[in-house]
Amino acid sequence: MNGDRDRELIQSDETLFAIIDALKQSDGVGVSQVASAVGVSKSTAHRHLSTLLKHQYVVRTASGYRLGLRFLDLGGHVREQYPSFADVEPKVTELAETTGELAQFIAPEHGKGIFVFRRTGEKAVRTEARVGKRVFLHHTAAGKATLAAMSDETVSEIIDRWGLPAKTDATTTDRDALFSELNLIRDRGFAIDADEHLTGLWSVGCPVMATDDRVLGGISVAGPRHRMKDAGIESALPELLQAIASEIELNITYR
Amino acid sequence: MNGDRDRELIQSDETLFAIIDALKQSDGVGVSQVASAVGVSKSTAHRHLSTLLKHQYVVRTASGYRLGLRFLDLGGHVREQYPSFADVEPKVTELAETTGELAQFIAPEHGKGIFVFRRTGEKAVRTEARVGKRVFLHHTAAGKATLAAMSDETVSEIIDRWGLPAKTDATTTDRDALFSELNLIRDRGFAIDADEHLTGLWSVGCPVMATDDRVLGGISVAGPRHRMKDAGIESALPELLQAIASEIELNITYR
DNA sequence: TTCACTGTTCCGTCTTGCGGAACAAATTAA
DNA sequence: TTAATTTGTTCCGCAAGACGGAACAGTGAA
Repeated sequence: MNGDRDRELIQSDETLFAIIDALKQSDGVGVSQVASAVGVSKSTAHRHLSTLLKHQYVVRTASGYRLGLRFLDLGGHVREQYPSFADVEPKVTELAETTGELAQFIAPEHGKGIFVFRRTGEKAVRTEARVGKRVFLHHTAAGKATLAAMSDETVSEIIDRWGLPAKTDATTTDRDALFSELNLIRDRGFAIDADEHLTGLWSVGCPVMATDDRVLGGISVAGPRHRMKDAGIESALPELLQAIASEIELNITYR
Repeated sequence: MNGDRDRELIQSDETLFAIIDALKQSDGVGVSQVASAVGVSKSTAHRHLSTLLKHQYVVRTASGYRLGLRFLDLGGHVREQYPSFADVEPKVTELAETTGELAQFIAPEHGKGIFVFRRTGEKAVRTEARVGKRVFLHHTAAGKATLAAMSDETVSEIIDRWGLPAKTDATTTDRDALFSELNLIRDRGFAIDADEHLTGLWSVGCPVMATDDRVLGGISVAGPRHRMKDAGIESALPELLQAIASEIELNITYR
């Protein structure tokens, strides 16, 4: 098919990933459905699934194959293997309890943002995001704060790779507009997202730096517009966030 | 090597899993180290790693390859795909806050127990376990409660598969002793783990049933021996646990 | 019962994953 | 600085083995 520069990849792995993706799309599917979804023969799908089953990456239920809890193990391991994250988690909890709203920590990877920690306070809104979810960095306050902590060159590479798609009407989709917003964020030290991710949801975010002066990710608080305004989205909340970010950075440095 | 009954498996997948495992063992390794750890040539390791990288399952850092946060995504997805788990999480939190101790929920899979939810209360001990960790079911109170909710036949299969290794001096390692203990648990409705998982750590667990009368997993509270005794490990705590388990089951039924 | 659908096993073909070697790039030694 | 050693990457030829298709075996519905 595309016969020249895939010599450096392994096609069996790619079909394996396609199968994992198919299982992720719809839980409880049979061999035949997987085969047709991925575009391989039944026997191929069957062999891949048997291998996955042997290594306990999937389980068989009455309704078919599903991804197994082994992925929870790998996910937990990955989160634990970044030593700095251990200092972030309690602070996210503290932030959620202090504000009563939704507190989150997003880490950048492959140019996107991944929700690493999420804690809901008393009155926090229930959004659909869950730990591990990948979002565009320019869609959230924590993500924009993270971008602002990177060099323009790095940000450019990210934009080239993923573009600047809109999520709501308020999302920044213009390259120059984003860069000037990032400069503003660099000046004042925090980012604001007003309806840019979900309409009605506002959030404040600020970056958390690692010891090597590279950005670890962004921490944020999110809530409905009126409550965020009342809580001081331009002054009190940013100060609280920056204080917490500093504490995290200190803990990382002197751990 | 073992040349007859591996026709139903895919060896590329197996080396892929071996590579993932090698990456899990030690963070930040290079192509050569991976190759020698897994026992394949450099070129093979390189191609697998390139494929993993393309699909964002790994990241490259200065120190080498590491597993990426994509596994956090899959882990979160898996936990979310079991609809009943959504009813379990808040109750684990409630349990941790009420008791101030460590509350956990373990689900069985492939004959082992996986920590699905973990919440630490105010005075909770800090153990090494993390979400996703796999443990022998007979090592914990929640696990034994889960076993007790299964048929003897199923339990037998699990013992045949994994054995009954000891974790501490107090671990039940005898098959008959375990079965009679399971009968006791079935009678009184809860399981106790006294030093069987970690010396000094006691816990109470009870099963949580799904609507189809199969066991969903076990919920437990753990703490240091003296505090657990004071809190009524034989009466007050089991009652609390059973109440919470019933609430979960009701929520699942009428969701 | 038959039918239509599953999941599983077998087999022959030829794709393609494999190791080894050559190369390039980076790090260390001298 | 150069030399030496180790790293990551690319190329190539071969045969291991992944592939699709067909035959088989369960399972449930009509």
